[in-house]
Amino acid sequence: MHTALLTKASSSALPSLDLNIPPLRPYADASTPSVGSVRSFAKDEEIFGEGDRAAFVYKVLSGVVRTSKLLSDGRRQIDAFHLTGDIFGIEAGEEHRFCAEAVGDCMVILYRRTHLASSVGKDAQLVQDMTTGMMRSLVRAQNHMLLLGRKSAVEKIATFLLDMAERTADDDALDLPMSRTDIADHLGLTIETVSRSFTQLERQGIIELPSARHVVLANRAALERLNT
Amino acid sequence: MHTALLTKASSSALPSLDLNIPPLRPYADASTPSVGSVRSFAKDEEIFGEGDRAAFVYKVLSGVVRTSKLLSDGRRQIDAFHLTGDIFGIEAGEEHRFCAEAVGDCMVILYRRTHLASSVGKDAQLVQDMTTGMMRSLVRAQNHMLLLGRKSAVEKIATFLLDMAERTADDDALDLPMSRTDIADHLGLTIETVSRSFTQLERQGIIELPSARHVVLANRAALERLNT
DNA sequence: CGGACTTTTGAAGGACATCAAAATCTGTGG
DNA sequence: CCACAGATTTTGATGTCCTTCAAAAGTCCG
Repeated sequence: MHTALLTKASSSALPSLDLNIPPLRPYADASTPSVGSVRSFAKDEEIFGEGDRAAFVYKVLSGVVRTSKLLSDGRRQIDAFHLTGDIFGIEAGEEHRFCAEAVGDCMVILYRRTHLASSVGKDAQLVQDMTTGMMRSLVRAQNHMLLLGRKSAVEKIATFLLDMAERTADDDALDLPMSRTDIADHLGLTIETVSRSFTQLERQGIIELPSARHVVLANRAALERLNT
Repeated sequence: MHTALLTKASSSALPSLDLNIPPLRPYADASTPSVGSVRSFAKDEEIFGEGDRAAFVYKVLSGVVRTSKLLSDGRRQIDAFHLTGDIFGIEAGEEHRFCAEAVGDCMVILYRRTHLASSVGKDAQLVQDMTTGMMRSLVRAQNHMLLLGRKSAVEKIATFLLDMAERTADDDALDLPMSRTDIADHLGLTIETVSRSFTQLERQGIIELPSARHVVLANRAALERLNT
């Protein structure tokens, strides 16, 4: 029975080697296997801290989560914002190397790591999700290194807006769930520079800012040009 | 036999879920399974280009490889240097999103990707290596984002030196295989700033520079302090 | 309406980039 | 072994993008 399950897993594609990311992000829904437990977090509440024992892997059901690292003097780098359906908190070692916090009120599902490791094959979809999540994190991190290392402030904002739009928006209107401080710590800037870059893009007619957190991509082509 | 191999694999830890990085990096040696073919590359020779079909996964047998991304105007970000034993070129999609070049003369082993995907279980060690390689890349990328986004030039150099020392050196002497240009493009700086930062660390007695590419970590504690 | 928080704007400063040139290293051929 | 040409690295002078410090404007929610 043990071997049978494993054989079944390998007959389609062994999780660890199916490196192809499915074209559509799997939606978080009620049909998610019951191996996980659901928790909700209030705005700015900590989901796990840097150095915490990594007992779970997490998936966002609703809301937005940020994962970040801190230097001893308080400088912060947000490595990613996780939207609905995104998996976060996958770790190689025993402890979390990031902290995770709720950007706004949110719900997440927790999968116990030991459970994952010991009952392989019981939920091939979940295992696939983990691999996909890891691969997706890697791709995002690699693109983000180019942004952090080599792009100007305005280019960073342009890339960020296009990415958020792609992940959340159907049209060219976009609601930013996070503060300027969060954006700054994600892009390696200060809040003032973030604000000034938004203003500059607005003055150039590339975006509209009906309110601070509502962005309209008025000239997507110009944004794409800043993204190259 | 097929199932037997899989069972064997799972008895210790199934590749896709054993996220723990083995404490010691596996050494590249002659006993590496024969499924790969070996190629050598001259200094600065391209191993694969951005956009190339990702037909292989690679492992460094000797020398150093850099993987990098380019912006349209030539700005470059080196995401990682790969030393002996490191795996690189793992992709989620059909094509390489980086280019890979030999930093100096080097040898790499190529594993055909289709071969990996279709003959799973034939080489559990290799499968484990792939997963480990992916996980290791993710960890490195995440640490590097903090460096790129939030560290000063001197802090970047300090972190870089400590990392290289950890990966290559037994004692406090260190031979840098790459140029100042490569270091600059890895750390998001210019060659002039890299050079000035080296000089500053030397003046402070934290490192010694008998020659440009030979570094002695004279005061490791001070370096660690810059690394926090 | 009022107070706290977030965002924007302004002025000044600093860290890193750019431009330029000197110094050093590397390899090759005499 | 030395000379020399090219490449790499270092150093200097200046410029600029982003940060820092400060304050005004806008937003949220009781």
